[in-house]
Amino acid sequence: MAPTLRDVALRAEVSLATVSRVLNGSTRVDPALASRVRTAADELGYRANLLARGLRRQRTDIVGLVVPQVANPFFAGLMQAVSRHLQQSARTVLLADAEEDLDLERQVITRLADHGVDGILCAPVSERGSAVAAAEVAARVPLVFLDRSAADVEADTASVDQRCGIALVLEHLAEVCGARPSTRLISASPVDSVARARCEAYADAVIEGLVDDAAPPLLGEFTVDWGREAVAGLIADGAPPQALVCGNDLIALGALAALGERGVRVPDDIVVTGFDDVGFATLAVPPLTTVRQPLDALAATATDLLEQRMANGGCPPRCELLRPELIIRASTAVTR
Amino acid sequence: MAPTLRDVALRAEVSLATVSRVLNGSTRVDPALASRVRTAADELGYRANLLARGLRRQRTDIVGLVVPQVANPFFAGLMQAVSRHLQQSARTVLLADAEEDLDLERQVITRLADHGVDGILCAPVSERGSAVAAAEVAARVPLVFLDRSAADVEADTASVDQRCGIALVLEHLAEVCGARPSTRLISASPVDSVARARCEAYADAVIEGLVDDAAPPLLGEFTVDWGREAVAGLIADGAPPQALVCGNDLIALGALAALGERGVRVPDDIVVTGFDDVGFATLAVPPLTTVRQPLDALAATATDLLEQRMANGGCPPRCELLRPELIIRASTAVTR
DNA sequence: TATCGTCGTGAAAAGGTTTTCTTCCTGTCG
DNA sequence: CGACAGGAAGAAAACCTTTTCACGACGATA
Repeated sequence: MAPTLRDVALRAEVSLATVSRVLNGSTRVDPALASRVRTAADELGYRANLLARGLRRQRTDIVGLVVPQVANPFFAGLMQAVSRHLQQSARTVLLADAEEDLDLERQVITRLADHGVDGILCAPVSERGSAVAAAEVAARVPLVFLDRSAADVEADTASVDQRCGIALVLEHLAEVCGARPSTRLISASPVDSVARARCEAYADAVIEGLVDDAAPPLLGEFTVDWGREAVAGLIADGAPPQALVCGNDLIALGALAALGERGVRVPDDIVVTGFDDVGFATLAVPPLTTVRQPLDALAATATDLLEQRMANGGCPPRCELLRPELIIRASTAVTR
Repeated sequence: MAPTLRDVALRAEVSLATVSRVLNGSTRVDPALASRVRTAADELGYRANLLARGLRRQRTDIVGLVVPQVANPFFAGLMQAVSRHLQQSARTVLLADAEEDLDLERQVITRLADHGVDGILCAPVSERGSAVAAAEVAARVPLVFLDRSAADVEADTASVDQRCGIALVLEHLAEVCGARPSTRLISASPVDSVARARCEAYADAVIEGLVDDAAPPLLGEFTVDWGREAVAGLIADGAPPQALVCGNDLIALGALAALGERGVRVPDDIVVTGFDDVGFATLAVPPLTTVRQPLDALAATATDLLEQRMANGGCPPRCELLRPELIIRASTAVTR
């Protein structure tokens, strides 16, 4: 049904090879023939079959982007940033959502490889759980970790210095609340590399005595609901700390809502911080102090790493670490 | 490099055809051969080349999903719902983001078609602007409009009854604010079909005298920033209405923030409604009264329509209209 | 003028599958 | 005991491009 190269060749009365050459501009061809080909192609509404092209060229100009959860605005933002960067290098982006599900992630990522993508950018769902799937795929296709990474997989990584981010938060808290403020961490179980890094950084800071937290961290998921739930438990137990350090903005937003419902005033009664600086952080009441991840730089770095990997596969994997930035808003604006 | 069907055939000492048959289970083959093939395939780590398969079969089992903006949580949710439904029919979903950009949308959607997707679900950026691209693609590939639609394009459509949604809102306002309350619409320019439908429904309700709104609607974009800006202007002009009817939740969230910053109390001083019921609507202060779109039903309907279209192409296009639901929260909880 | 190099074009192979068609073998029925 | 039906496996075509290779013509140089 759809016109093929052959149809164009027939109509323009040239060979298939010539049509291909005209349309791809690979070699010089007689201008007269060229224009004949072009009009023929236009008249037929010819469109190259990308499957056939990919098969022949062994290259599709597609890169896949796998995120753990589109519904998380941080990843939605990341997707957008990455898409933008890849568009510039004339590549098609294939977005894929793992929905925080290991099986689905494996399916999705191997499927991408099977479809012959030239490279994959991946923020794995779990540091350990995603490792085998990631390793398998990385053996077939250039793969770069983005934001999160998987354990024991030799691959380039572009991520943000979580330790630095946590340090920025805690130093800020020490500043506004006084030395060694009592704090509590509400975050996600350290299944993914980012959650782990944040937990560890926080734990280390506690050991170093930067803040005071005798209680164990409250670990659930990176969701609004978990933020709500954690705060509900915390308030029910009584004796809340001076500051709530939330593992990401979603948790913080949930926490703020739960505190508000219970009549606990922020920042007067308790101070709250987030992590990521998603768009809604400014809308929270009060607006959320948080750590902004350099989305654009992250995307740029990851795509750069991937481009280089696709160009010359041999070189040893590199890890790029970007510095985040503290964004101070009203949720920590105590007046002492 | 990657092992091919040929390699498997060589190792199992059978023909290519047999390997293909075993791996696809299309015909009965001798169990002994079958197991030889299977072990050979396993040992080599064989993976079918989906490009080649698609080329030969003229079918890829992929459907594309094009949304106008992933960063809009409504569409993020829609993507998730659709993905889930399509996964069940053993299809791969290709997510694509048009970033509210007509050129990009055209590129993305034609690229999907070029890649041989079996069908496309699309929420077009603009009712008129997307029409030509949509029509072109619809001529090549089964296409179903989802949520939004494009003008004068013959295609199945699964959408939500916006008129009904607006009616629910306005009736509710009349109930809580008294008959013919003074209202003002803040929404997006009627570029896309949904924005237009909401505007028209509102305008009609004004004409019918359900609410009282002499001033022209404030039309910008479906964004938080526009909500903020519109309220800023509104307050600066003085004489705000009793109720703000926002075209979607993002606008409403922006409006709530702006009102809060200016010390205008919601719902006491002014009442605010949204549309979509995105996750963050419950987190707003106060929680937002809004119209919930039946995301799951929408996804189910759209995928059904697409499946049928892909099965028997001939039948005339159908339009399915789903009913939304009013979710009443504190932003309209006036006590009179 | 003869030869070499260059440039532009067509023929054909290759890329990896699926599927039709052919062939061969076995088993059954007449 | 022979012929035919039926099932299973292999050979080859087809899907649509790109790209290598070969070929012929032309211009330039010796």
